[in-house]
Amino acid sequence: MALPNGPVATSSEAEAVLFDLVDVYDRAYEAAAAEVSLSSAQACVLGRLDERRGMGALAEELGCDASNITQIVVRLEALGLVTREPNPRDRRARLVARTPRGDEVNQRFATAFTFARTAIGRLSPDEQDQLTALLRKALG
Amino acid sequence: MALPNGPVATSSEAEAVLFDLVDVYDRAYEAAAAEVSLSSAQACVLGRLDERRGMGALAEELGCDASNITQIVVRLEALGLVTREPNPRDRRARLVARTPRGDEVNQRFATAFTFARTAIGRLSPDEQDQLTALLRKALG
DNA sequence: CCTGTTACTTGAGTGAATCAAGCATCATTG
DNA sequence: CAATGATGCTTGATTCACTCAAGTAACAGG
Repeated sequence: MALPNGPVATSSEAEAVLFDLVDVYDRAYEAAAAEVSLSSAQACVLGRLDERRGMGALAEELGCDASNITQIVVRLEALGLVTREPNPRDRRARLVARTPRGDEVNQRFATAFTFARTAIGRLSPDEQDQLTALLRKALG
Repeated sequence: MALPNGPVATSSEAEAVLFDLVDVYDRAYEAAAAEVSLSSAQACVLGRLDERRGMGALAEELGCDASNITQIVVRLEALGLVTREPNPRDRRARLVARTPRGDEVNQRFATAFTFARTAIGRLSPDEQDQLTALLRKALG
């Protein structure tokens, strides 16, 4: 997603800031992924492999088709960042796991994605709590 | 972007909520676009045509290549939602404008994209101001 | 076993995005 | 005023994300 998601016609200021936040966040995420030569989707999947897990679990968590995950994982595998081992308990299934290089790249990505950290860091601890509470309420 | 952008390893709660917000926002945007049979990118471009403007202006504002805009606008044109008139002042340039049908679809999209409105609406006016201030500060 | 479900892959198709080239037009300036 | 270069946009080629429909293998229950 290079194109931003909004604004339609921001009626309130809060809405406009919300849009700004989302836009900047998304771009920062993509830029951080690019720094380690990954797409957003690849970085996302790689980041969810702190423990090995099945393709189906990934698809469900990420809310997309299983075949989409297959492709992304195949690419990550080709890059040497993950492995797909057979699941001994179920030979239909595959267990995806990060390789050491995958760990390293994921770590570098996490370091490069400073946006959320930095943004939150601009707030005092009290303000952070306020923000958390407000966003929770807004999210319903 | 069906896959969410995050979380890497959310250290603070505020970061986690931030990620949640971005994820829900992006999905809501895409869903609203889908309701009027548009992609996010198409809805985005359509939404920026309150006045007619050149391709280059769009590309610059949206931070992407001009050829990307060309493609999206071509599709919107094929759907009868925009026109590309020649610019009388500069015959290299084209002026993109929404058609009446484009206006209508854009309006329906804006109505369908309730997320930001609804989220903000869950806050009192005071809270809205607080949130705006906090996000502004966080954005730096 | 047989049946149905599950887990994943494959294939086809669309769209977004980027890059490199190309074309026409404008704008400068020697 | 003609040559030069910059602009504004399009085309073509490629890659990736995404979805849907089908397919294959393996599990699980009767």
